[in-house]
Amino acid sequence: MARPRADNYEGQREAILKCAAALFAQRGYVGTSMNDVAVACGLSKPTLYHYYRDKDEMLARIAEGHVSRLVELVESVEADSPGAPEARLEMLITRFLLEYADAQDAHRVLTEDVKFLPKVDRERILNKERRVVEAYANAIGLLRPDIGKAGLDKPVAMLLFGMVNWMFTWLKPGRSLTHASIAPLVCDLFFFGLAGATAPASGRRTTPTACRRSWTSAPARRPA
Amino acid sequence: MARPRADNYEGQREAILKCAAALFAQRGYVGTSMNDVAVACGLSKPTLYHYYRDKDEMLARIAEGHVSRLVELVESVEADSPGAPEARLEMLITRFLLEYADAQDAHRVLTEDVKFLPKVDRERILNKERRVVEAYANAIGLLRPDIGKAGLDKPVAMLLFGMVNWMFTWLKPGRSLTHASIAPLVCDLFFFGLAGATAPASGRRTTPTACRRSWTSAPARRPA
DNA sequence: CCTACCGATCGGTAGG
DNA sequence: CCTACCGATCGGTAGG
Repeated sequence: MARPRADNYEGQREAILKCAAALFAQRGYVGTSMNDVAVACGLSKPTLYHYYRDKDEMLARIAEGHVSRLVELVESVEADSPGAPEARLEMLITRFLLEYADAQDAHRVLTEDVKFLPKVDRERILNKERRVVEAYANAIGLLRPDIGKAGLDKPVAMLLFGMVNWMFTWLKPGRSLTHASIAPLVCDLFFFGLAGATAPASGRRTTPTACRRSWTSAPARRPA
Repeated sequence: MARPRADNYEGQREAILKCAAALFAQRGYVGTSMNDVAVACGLSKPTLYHYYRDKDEMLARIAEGHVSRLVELVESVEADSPGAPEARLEMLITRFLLEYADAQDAHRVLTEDVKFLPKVDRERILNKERRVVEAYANAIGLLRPDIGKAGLDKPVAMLLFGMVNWMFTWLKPGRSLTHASIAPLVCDLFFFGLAGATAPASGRRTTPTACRRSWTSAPARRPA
């Protein structure tokens, strides 16, 4: 008889990770026991330890797998569309939203549970996140050099990430509104907002309400 | 000797809550032990239980206290400025950001740890959150009736909350960029974005990239 | 307000 | 002698 050799080892590993991600997202990493994971997977706890060294390794794989796919997305868009920065950023936003739709559990885990990892793993994952933020900040700096020069490209990128990343708290699967269907609205809000935003050094920061143009008038193309 | 009678009971309660909120925000609710809280407060664990029935009560007080202040903010703005919806919404955003600046721990706890509360407490807090969302959605519906009629006023409100609520992940205290100084940028991004956003029923949702106007041209006032 | 504990459950691993 | 697991239980620590 031929030796079966680790049957579907990689398949099992992936199945366990999907399962663990769902539980971590629901009950939190610390609030989920290895026994919970085992039961949900239909496996014994010792079997879990055959596939993963410990609980932390599961967490690290879930978070890093997700952020790695985001980095790949960033790099593929950078490679594919050397052209207009606006089209590139819009493609980035839309692809991110499609990715998020299929990775909601992993995304919540990345957001809320990475803090429980040992420093080495945490830093490795944070560095990949920084890589993603930088890509967005660069695109924003190209669209609005004044904002970039004022050092506000990253803050604006983070505000954009806020719109998109916060969606996991309220956009539930199975409803009519989906990640894909809301993408154009997100892009509209952001691109029109970015085009209209006042330059930081124009002095209006000290008197936020007094200086706003009426929203019913056409937004300024760009300040000064 | 006169009995001191509950000295500074309420003061101690508040001090413990501040302390606990900082720990919960840092290590998570489940990841924080009552002993951690006791040590950080400079109290014994049994003393903690003199001020709070159990760990859940601390969590509930932190989260509900924060969201209650947000509801009060909403109601005070509704009472004070019966006038222009845009000015009211801008005031709401700015006051929220100022509140967030002083309640970053509580805000993180509200965001990440309410799920660990018993259903009764959780629902009570969620209802207050819904009250806040509705106020924002109403203001947005007044500014863009077409978006309101399409049922997108709440989604747009949630996108706005995303920008603002996500800030706790990246805006660290002690830097030059503060909640107050970024408020005008947030308002600009949102109001110009809202003014330019295409109406949902205009058909562009099926072809997101093809239909966008160039961001360099002036945004449309409003669709059709 | 402390030391000393409890019932239970944690993450991880023994023998078979 | 290997990989792939099971039932049972380890030493420590959680909330109370």
